[in-house]
Amino acid sequence: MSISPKQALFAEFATVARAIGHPHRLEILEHLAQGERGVDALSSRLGLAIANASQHLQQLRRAGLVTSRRDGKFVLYRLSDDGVLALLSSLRQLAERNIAEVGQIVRGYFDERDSMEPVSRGELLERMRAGLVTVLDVRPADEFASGHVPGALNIPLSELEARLSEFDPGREIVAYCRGTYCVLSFEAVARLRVRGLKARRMEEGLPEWRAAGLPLEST
Amino acid sequence: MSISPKQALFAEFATVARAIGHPHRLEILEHLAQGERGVDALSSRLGLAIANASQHLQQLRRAGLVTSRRDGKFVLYRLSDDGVLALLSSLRQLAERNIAEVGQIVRGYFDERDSMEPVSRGELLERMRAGLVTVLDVRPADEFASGHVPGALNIPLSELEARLSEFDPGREIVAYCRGTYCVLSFEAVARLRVRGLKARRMEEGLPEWRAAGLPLEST
DNA sequence: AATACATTCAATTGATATATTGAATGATAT
DNA sequence: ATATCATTCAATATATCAATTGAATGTATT
Repeated sequence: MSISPKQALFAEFATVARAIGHPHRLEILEHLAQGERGVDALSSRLGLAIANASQHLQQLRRAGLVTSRRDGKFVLYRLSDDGVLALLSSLRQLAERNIAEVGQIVRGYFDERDSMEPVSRGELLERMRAGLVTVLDVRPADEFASGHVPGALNIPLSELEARLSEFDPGREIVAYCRGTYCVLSFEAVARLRVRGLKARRMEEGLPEWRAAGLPLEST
Repeated sequence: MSISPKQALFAEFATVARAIGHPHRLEILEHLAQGERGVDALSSRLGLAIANASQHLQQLRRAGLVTSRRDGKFVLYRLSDDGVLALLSSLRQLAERNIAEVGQIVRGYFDERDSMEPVSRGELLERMRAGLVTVLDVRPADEFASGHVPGALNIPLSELEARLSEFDPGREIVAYCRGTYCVLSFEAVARLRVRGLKARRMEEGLPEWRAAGLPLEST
C-alpha cells in the first residue's frame, strides 16, 4: 500500500521546516535577503568553511528556499521568492511572542539601549519626501550597492566615528540594516546618540522594505 | 567570550523551526488547530504510541507552539495562538510554490478529482445568509462539537452514503474539513457528485475560518 | 489508604544531521 | 592543453533525534 498524499505532503513540509531549522542556515538566509551572494562571500562572512557553507546552501536549495545560477566561475545564490521572507517573519513573530528566552534577549539586549520605537516604513517615506531626515544604511558597501533606500547614505559601522562630519547636526538620522535582528543599526544609533545626534532605527530592514514594494535605488 | 545575541536568537528560531520539522508534529498541529485535545485522543487518532505522542507534544511545547492545561486526569493541549496557523500557512504556500513534488501531489491528487475552485469564506457566508446552501462539516463528531460553521450539518465521511436523504437535492452543498490538505472534504464532494448532487469545497478549513474572525457555533 | 488511569520520564537502539577533510568537477585564463 | 580557481562531492567521526519499552509521577475513584 502507498502512503497517503497527506502524509507525503506533510513529509515535504517537514523538509522545508527542517531546512530553516539551523542557525547557520537562518543566517545565510538573512544575508541572501540582501541580494545574490556567492558561496565564498557567504562562507567568509559567516565564518564557515567553504564546503560547509556549500552544503547548507544545497539543503536550502533542495527545500526550495534558494535558487542558484552560474556566473563564470561563481555560483550565485538568492532567495527563491518573497515567501521565504514571509516564512521567516512568521517564525520570528511567533518566537518573540511565545518563547520566553527570545523575549528576554530582545528586550534585554536590543531594547535596553534604545527606549524608542522604530520608525515605520511609511513614516520614514513621508519624512524622506519632506526632506526632514538623513537615512543611514549601515550595511557593508556591497550590500548597499545591490539595492538601498533612495538617497540613503552608506556608512558601515566601522567608519561611523570617522565620518561624523557628514551628518547635519540638526537633522534627524534614521538608520537601518539587514533586518529586525541585525545589530548594526542598533549600534549605530547608540553611537550617534552618544555624539549628541538625534537618531532612530527604521523598523525591520531592507528586505522588508523591498518586499513592501517601496522604491529602491542601486549602486 | 559569550555568544552574540543574534546567534542566540537564531538558535532559538532554529529550535522552533525544527519543532515543525517532523511530519507527525505537523499532523498533531493540524489536529490541535481544531481545538483542545488530550494526549490519548491525539495518539490514537494519529496511530502513535502514547509515549511517542507525549514526547512530540513536549517538543512542541518547548518551542512555544502549544500550551497545555490539566483537567482532572487529562492533560489537554492546544495551539499557543493564531501565529502558529500563520506560520504553517506560510510554510504551505512556500512549499506549494517552490517544491515540485508538492505541486505534483496537490495537482495530481487533490485537483484531478475536482476541477472546480473552492468556495471562498466570504462567498460562503453570503450564500449561507441568503439561505442558498447546505454547509457540510465532514470532520469527526468531537471536532464538530468544539466549534463549527453556524448551521452546518455534521456527517462524518463514513456515514455519508447512509445519510444522503438528509440533503435537499436541489440545494448546493459546500463541504469543509480540517484544513487545506484534509482529504475528507475532497472525498465527500466526490461522493456527493457521484450521487448527482451539486457539491463544492470551502477553501482551507475550520481553523482558518475561526482565525478570520467569522462566526462560530459550538455543539 | 489503595487502586486505576493518564501522562511523563529514563534508558535503549537505530536513524539522521553536522562539520571536517581531501578528492573530483566545471569554468576561466595562460 | 594546462593551470588555476570556485564549488561540489564523498567519506568520516561526532552529535542529535526518533521510536520503543518499562518504570515513575500525579490525579481521581473506591
